[in-house]
Amino acid sequence: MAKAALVRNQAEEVNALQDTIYVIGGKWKLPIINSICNGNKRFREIERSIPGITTRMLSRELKEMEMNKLIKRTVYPDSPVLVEYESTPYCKTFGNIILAMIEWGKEHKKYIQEEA
Amino acid sequence: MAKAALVRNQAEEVNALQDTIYVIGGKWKLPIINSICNGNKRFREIERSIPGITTRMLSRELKEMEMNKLIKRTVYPDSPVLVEYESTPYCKTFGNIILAMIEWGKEHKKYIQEEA
DNA sequence: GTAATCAGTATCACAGAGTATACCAACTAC
DNA sequence: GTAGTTGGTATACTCTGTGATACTGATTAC
Repeated sequence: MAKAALVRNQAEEVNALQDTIYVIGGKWKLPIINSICNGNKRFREIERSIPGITTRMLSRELKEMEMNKLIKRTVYPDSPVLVEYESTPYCKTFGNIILAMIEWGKEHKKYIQEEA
Repeated sequence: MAKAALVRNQAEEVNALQDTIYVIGGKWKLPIINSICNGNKRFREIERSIPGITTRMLSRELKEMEMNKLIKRTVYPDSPVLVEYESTPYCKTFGNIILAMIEWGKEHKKYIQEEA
């Protein structure tokens, strides 16, 4: 009985974990979300805020994330066209994950430096 | 001044985030860590607990994670050889990330179901 | 007139992540 | 004797995520 419940929860949790990995997997989605949530709105601004990303990857990921309703893209067709990206409320639900990962990365760096 | 501090923190955080993604990136590492932390010790046991994984991927990831001191592999050379995997304390530092991701996955499922 | 910025797109190319399938030797259970 | 388990390895293949480079047309700045 207790065992059955345990097994069942495990299966449910693996699935939830795999779903999450599916949605935010890859090298760039979380850094992009983080950047936009930090207030970066313009394409080049976001690009500059993420070390190593190329315009191509940023463009592709933004498109995909817009389709998945994670971000909103607004075009202001004034004389020089202006484009702005914003995070949606849904996007902000990744906050805890991102915070946990930033925390881990900082601790990891300390750990590595202590070892060396 | 305030702006400089803000920018600097942002850069530091992106780096931490990217470091973390580098370490636990890919489709399988977190599910494997989660499985072992949940008490699964034997190869086939871990394999069965993760939907979709192949023996090859599990074997490769376990080897890599053993090299990175994330897990410990112990062989008991009794009549049928017995192998056990354990998580190291270092491995357990991913706990918060995994929990946050499981949480997100569950909420996401609700969200999807409500929409449909 | 030259350079730079903006928001991207177009092509090409590659490594390696991931899949599929079969196989091994030793052992247990029926 | 046959099927199943255990802990993997071998081989072959796909595919896509990612990178590198170049380019666009409009605008602004020197």
